[in-house]
Amino acid sequence: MERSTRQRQAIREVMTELNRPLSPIEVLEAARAKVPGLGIATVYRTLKSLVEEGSAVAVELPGEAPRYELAGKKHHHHFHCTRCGKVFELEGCPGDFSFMVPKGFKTEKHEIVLYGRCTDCLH
Amino acid sequence: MERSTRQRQAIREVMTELNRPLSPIEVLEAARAKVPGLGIATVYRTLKSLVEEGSAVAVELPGEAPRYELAGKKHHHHFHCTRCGKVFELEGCPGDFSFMVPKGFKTEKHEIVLYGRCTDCLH
DNA sequence: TTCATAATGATAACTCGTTATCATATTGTC
DNA sequence: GACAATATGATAACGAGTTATCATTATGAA
Repeated sequence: MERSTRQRQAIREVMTELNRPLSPIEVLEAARAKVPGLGIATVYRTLKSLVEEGSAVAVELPGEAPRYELAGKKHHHHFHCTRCGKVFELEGCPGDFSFMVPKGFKTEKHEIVLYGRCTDCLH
Repeated sequence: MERSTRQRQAIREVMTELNRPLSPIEVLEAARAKVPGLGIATVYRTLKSLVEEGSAVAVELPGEAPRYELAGKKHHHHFHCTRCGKVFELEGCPGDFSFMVPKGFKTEKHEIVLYGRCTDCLH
């Protein structure tokens, strides 16, 4: 049976509070403020079980290792800051891409990634 | 000075003929039809020099190792077949995503990836 | 409080894609 | 054709990210 530990609590809190897709390293650094000494293995283990139990999902961006965000959000896309590297959630979606698809192809889903500067990185 | 070899010729031909982003392994397999015995190291070396000389570009898709396509095409996006794994080029682009971006963020570029079945994979 | 057992942290080991190494083959200039 | 230099192919080595191992610690049911 799964036990409730300070480490897992801290990791869940961090994901809720920061509310953006986090890399395992970002999770580690943020959660160490709550649980000094937290190890990277525990972060990987916890993220894995959060995904398995359905309360987190992996966010894959081109050329990047997976980040993780809490599950259950409505359809959305992401913004990747080219300066600080943080990834943010976006609202809204153009919705229809069928005009881009050749005849005979069937689209099932789509991903959009915007790149640029976040507020903190415009100087 | 760079020499012209059967291997490099075959790799360039394959990229021109298939006209879609190819993984190093796809390049290897297709080019071996022209040059039996072609080695994977030569494929990596050639792709690297094609990118360095500006005649090819890397195409990064979420959670995937880089593929390569010939350079010089106009702005476009990609379709990733969820069955055969091939990536195809698409025409057209919604263009404006500024409505998705929070105040204070500045968008510099974007990527769109569509997922689904290509013609050959609809059964 | 006790105690069985799950969780942790340090780190070794692993995976996958890519690059380096090096003996051999090929190119192209003379 | 000869020869210097570049390219090739096999494969070892590498790097980043992730998982496995294992001795130790913490949890929670009784």
